[in-house]
Amino acid sequence: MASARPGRPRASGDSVTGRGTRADILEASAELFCTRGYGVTSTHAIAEAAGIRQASLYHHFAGKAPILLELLLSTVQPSLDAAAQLLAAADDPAARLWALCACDARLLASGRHNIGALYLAPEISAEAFAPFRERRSELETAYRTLVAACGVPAERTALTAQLVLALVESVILQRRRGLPPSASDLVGTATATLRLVGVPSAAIAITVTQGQALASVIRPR
Amino acid sequence: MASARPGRPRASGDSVTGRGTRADILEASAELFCTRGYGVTSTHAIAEAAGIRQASLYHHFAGKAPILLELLLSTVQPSLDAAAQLLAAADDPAARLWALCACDARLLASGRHNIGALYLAPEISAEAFAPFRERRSELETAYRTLVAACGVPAERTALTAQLVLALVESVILQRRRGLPPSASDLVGTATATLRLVGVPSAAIAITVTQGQALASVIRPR
DNA sequence: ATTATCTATAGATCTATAGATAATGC
DNA sequence: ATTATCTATAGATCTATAGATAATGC
Repeated sequence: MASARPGRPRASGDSVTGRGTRADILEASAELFCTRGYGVTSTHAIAEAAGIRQASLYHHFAGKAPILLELLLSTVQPSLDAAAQLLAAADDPAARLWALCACDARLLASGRHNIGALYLAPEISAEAFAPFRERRSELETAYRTLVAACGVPAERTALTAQLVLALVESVILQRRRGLPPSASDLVGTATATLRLVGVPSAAIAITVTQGQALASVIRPR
Repeated sequence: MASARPGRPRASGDSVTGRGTRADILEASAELFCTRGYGVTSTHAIAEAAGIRQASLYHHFAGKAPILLELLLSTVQPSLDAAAQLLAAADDPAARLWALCACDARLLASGRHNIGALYLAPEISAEAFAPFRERRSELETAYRTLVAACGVPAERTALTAQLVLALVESVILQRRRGLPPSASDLVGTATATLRLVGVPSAAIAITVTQGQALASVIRPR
């Protein structure tokens, strides 16, 4: 019995998402930022895709930057949640690393838009996005911690963690090329990271099995 | 005794690069596109950084898009040249793959600007950049060919090649984060790709040595 | 004469604000 | 009364063209 909400009705149609105007704006922005790019997307284009007039957008957001910031933060948060749980677990570090990679790869591969692509925009080095860069940096620390726990020597930890992250984020690039990774590609990607941290070939199958068990526990958050 | 060239002199100063206005424009655009982003960079900003007036830019380029296209093509070309040489060589495929990865990683890590970052802009999916996407696709084919030659099973070739490329291109992301990879990081990155294609641990050191020899032959083009 | 720049500007955006309007809620 | 939208618009860009200008080259 959700009664209609106050306010002048839209000139054209109802909420596109059915979850209100704010959600419409975020959804439309995600699509446009990912496909055309943040810089070239105007507030007018966002409003049109969201089904409202350009000026109405300012009732919900102060401009483009706060929209992108919200999208970025909501994208990195599930990864941080998964990382926190896996850092606290007592299982084999390699299995935990696998689970983190698999969760992140799945997050990047799912969702209606290729939101991970927003990480790659040069615009996020602007001051306005500092809160996102902090969270992102926490995530990198989590990867480094797990990589170190896998027994990678200290002098190679930083580089190896970067390479592991690069494999996970290759999902973003594949999606952008119109080749969304299959479920088995995602497993293959997470498994490839085990080779980087030096898990012996003979141990990989067992580690993946343990990692899958962990990942399925993490999923519901 | 290079005599001055015809044309009205600039209002402010001489060529920034000393290699002429066209080079000034490409240089300024590379810097701005990489740091601020293609979409948000105006022709006025480019001209200012190049030391000319906004309108003068159109004497050399028809707009922003042709500038980006030229930057993209000139970036991918050296990689294609290296790939062609290595595909034709008779050496161990793993050593050739190492050499290709090392050359590309070095290309991405060197140069005054992080030009590889331009690959990541969503704007390059526009029609204007189709010529670049073709070259880029040729490069991916070269990686797939070498990965297959390393003995990776056919059903895993495509994914593995993507992962290898992702490792190489992690150089771009590290540079953007203000952490330019050291020479030993570049070697470590190329070496990590050998683990993905299944080179046994015991054979890696030898393969790297062969790869280094190959890479040093390729370098002069 | 040719060339490369300049100044000036028209027309097209694009952003962000002011104020009107059409709903609900009390 | 409160809310969410609308219309209208000022002011700031931004692009791309027209035409003037100041060099070199013959």
